[in-house]
Amino acid sequence: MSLGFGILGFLNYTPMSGYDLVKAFESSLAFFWHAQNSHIYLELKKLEKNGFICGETVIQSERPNKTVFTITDAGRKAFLDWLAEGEGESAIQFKSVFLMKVFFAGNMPPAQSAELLRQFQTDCEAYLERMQSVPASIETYGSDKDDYQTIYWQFTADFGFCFIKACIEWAKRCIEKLEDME
Amino acid sequence: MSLGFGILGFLNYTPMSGYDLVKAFESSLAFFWHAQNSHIYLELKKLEKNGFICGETVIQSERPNKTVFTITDAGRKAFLDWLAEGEGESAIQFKSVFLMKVFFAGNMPPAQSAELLRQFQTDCEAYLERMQSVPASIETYGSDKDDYQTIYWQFTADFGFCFIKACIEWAKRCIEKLEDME
DNA sequence: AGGCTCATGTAACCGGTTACATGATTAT
DNA sequence: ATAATCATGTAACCGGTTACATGAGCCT
Repeated sequence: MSLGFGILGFLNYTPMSGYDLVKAFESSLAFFWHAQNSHIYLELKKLEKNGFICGETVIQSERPNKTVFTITDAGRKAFLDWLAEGEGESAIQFKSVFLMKVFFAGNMPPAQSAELLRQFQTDCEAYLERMQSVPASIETYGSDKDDYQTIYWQFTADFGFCFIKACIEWAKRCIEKLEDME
Repeated sequence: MSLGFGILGFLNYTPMSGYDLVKAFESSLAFFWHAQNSHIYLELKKLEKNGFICGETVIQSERPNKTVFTITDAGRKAFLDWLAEGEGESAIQFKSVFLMKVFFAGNMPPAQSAELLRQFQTDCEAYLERMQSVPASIETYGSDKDDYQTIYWQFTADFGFCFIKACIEWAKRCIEKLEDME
């Protein structure tokens, strides 16, 4: 139901179609919540069935018709309740296949595991590069809105930067140690 | 199947029972891969069916009997193949309900969202405290083993430390900004 | 005619969680 | 007795992914 709350969060800003939501997720939450379009459409049906959102068909002449969803009072309440409740320890935990691989990387020769880490480093650097545009786009998108909303978007963007930078530094240290060994 | 590879990784060190594996996951991979015991037993059946592991009943007099699993050649090959293949971009991505909440926290008054972050900070600090014993336990557990294996365990532990510390610093900065606003 | 964006789904599957259930043996 | 550790599962469910499918309208 986590995705459902994400959708409610966006619809709480403004009514949107499924397609709009796909784009919204892609361009903002993607770093810590990647959503498939199929999943979003599925979740929209669930939310409507639960009375949290309400869809209305919009007939368009220049484009295919679409269904625009609006959050209901019940939906807004559910969303705010979810926001208010704490996450507990689960906020810290995350799953990473990559780190599991590193954990067992002693089963590969150092040259090969160094390659794994080098690949990770370059992937992180590429990601960091792409993230450079984020603060600007938050500012432009947020300018016509409540300023208060945007500081939280900046918080999450800031988290992303710190995380990626820490990953890069960590990878460098690991690679260095492996190279010293050879 | 990720859990399956984790199990193969452990069994590649030494044969173990399901119960042993539950403990092994808890005391080492837990930070980035929490495994339910039910899931482990389920996965063991699958792995045996695929011919990757082989179970043998051990009759014990002082404790309940158990089934000890040994990795097969096919299992070892599958494990090493998995290790060797790169992770790609997926290595970076992670899902976080907590960050999604922060993203939408503008829908709460600053006092309430600051509380969310404060809770996160204290949870992180408690976690960091508990992690202090990890390097020592790696050293003692690894001392009778191949030294080469243990450096990778240290790598993952190091990652954990950096990550948690970065989280704490980030939370502090966010809270400060929120307090400045009031 | 062919490719792009807009727009919406379905079906099969899988990885994992939750909750529950059982029972042996050891230690206090 | 009873709590703790050792030991192993089952059933229902859920959140999410993969792969596939369709079609309108726009631009070139």
